[in-house]
This record gives sequence, C-alpha cells and structure tokens, in this order.
Amino acid sequence: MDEIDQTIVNLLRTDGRTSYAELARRVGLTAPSVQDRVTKLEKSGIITGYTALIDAEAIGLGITALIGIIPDNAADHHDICERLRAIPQIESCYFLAGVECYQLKVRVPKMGDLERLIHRVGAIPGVAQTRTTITLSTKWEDRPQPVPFELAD
Amino acid sequence: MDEIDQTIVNLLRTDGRTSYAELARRVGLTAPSVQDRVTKLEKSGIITGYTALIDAEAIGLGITALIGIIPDNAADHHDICERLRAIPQIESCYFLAGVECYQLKVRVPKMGDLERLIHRVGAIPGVAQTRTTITLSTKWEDRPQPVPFELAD
DNA sequence: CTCGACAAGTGGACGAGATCGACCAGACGA
DNA sequence: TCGTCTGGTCGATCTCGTCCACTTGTCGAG
Repeated sequence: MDEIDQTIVNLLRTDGRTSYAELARRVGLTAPSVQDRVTKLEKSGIITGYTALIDAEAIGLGITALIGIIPDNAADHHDICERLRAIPQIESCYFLAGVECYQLKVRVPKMGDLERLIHRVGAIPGVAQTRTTITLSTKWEDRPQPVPFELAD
Repeated sequence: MDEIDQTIVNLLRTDGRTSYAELARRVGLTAPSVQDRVTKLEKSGIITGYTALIDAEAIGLGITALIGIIPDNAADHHDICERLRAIPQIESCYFLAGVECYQLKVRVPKMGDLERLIHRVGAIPGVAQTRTTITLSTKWEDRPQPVPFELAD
C-alpha cells in the first residue's frame, strides 16, 4: 500500500466505475499495472466491493430509523447477531461499548413497517429493551474520507 | 422505474462495476438500451453515484464512534450543519427526532484523534452537549436491501 | 380507422478499454 | 556474479462502450 495505491483507492471511492485506463492516466502508470494493483487491493481485503449509491427515498425506502438494543444478562450475542442479520431491513449493525450494546440502522417504506420491525427485534431472545429514534433527514451518509498517511500493508 | 430498472439497480448495488454488456445479458436487453436506462436512473437521481467499498481498518481508520449532539436553544441548525460538514472524519450525519438532534458516525485512526474530534464538535456554537459511544465492532454496514415492490417514478 | 408523435429497443460500426503473454529493469540474497 | 522476485512496459486481441439509423408498439387526435 503505497502512495499510488492510496490515490487509486481514493479515485475508486469517488467514482467506483472509473476505468482502469482512466486510473492509469491519473496515477501515471499503464492500464495493466493499475489493474494488477487493484486486483491485489481486492484480494488483500482492502477493497471489499463496489456498489451503486441509491437515493433510498427514490426506491421507496422513505423512512430511516436508528434502533438501540439493550440486552438482558443471559444474552447469547452470537445468536442475536445471526437473528439480526436475517432481517433485511437492517442495513447496518454496530456492536457498541455501552448499555445499548447494538445500534441498528434500518430503512423501511412506511411507519407500519417500522412498527413491525421494532416488534420483531424486540422479540429476539436476549433483547431486553429497544429504543428507536426516527431520522428526520439524512444530512449526508457514507462520505468517503481520503485515505490517510502511513499505512502498514 | 419498472421491474427491469429494479433488477438493474439491484445488480449495480451488488457489484457497481458490472459492465453494461453483462447487465444487458442479465435483464435480456441489449447494451445500448441498458445504458440508456442507467443514464436515466442517474439523471433522475435514483442512482447518485458509485463507490468502492473499503475495509476501514485496512486503511488506518481503526476506530469508529457514534457522536450524539444535544443543541442549545439558540442553535442555528444551518450553521451547525455546515460546520459539521467541514469535518472530514464525519462520514454520516443524521438529523434526529429526539433530545440528541444529530447523530454522527465518525472514523479516526487513533483515540487521540477521536478526543480532538469530540472537542472540535463540542466547540461548535449551538452545541450544548455531546455524547460519544465507541463501536467495538461493525457487524455489517450499508448492506443493500433489494429494491421493493411498486414504485412511483 | 388512419395518421403522426413519442417512447423504448435493436443492430451495426467503430473507437476505446480490458486482458493476456512476453519481455525488461532494479533490488536483494546466496 | 548470478538466479530470482517484484513491479513495470509493450503489443496483440477480444470485449465493451457508444453513437446513429432504423423498427416496433402505444396512444391520442382528427
């Protein structure tokens, strides 16, 4: 992971469909060597994939909410995690240091869907309590910050 | 936005670098017409961009935290928002219904960076209090849920 | 019913990009 | 000094992206 790799990663975060030829021009190499570097970045797990960014509202997911989970003492975290993973509406799941030991980011089309979702999460064994906060607006999301300085490979 | 558009969106969310030719094969159209559809999806704001997914730890952003902001009564939200936007470490910013009216997701290399960041956010005029939670692990993040049913265009 | 307009696809042509193998240069250790 | 390894270039070839002309189907107006 040298400076050129960082530039490539930054370019691909800005536009994930940039062609190898274009990347090559930007970093001053040829297309095959850039392709080689990108392949290595993918294999080593630094680049984990590519995705199109979608306006959630435009595809009918107009409601975003954050759900905090307070577990009970007997909670089997591995089990909770698997059950959460099975719920497609949960887009992100963080394990936190605090009383609310999980936070979920969920997206649903309608309020009714959110209500059902909360009940479903609350019914998972080991979940003592949930606390839901509706997001009124998403100011921004998943903004890529440039890859920083010195990195171990 | 018909069924074919939905398939295209789902395919591009799964792999944002899928070629038009490949998309065309998957949906049973020719490449030019798929390209035409994708262009329209981009212009209409449904697809807002493409990005490479990066393992944050691998690029030196080993620490993720959630910061809640409690504003004071005199808070100028537009100003707060702009000042938050100027901080690159804030990857996401949600405006919430609740006492904590913003939640930030931030990523930094080291604890010291997080401390500085918290001070910087706390110093913004209109911010009465902040509450930071460290994430111990990210179970998953930004998992695309398939585009659902009936959609207005 | 016919006509024209429009939206959405198709097919072909051509330039650009992706990809592969062969080759090259510098770094490094035996 | 000599292999060997890494990371690069170059050129050939195949695929892809993109433009344009043409076709088809739908629909409302006359």
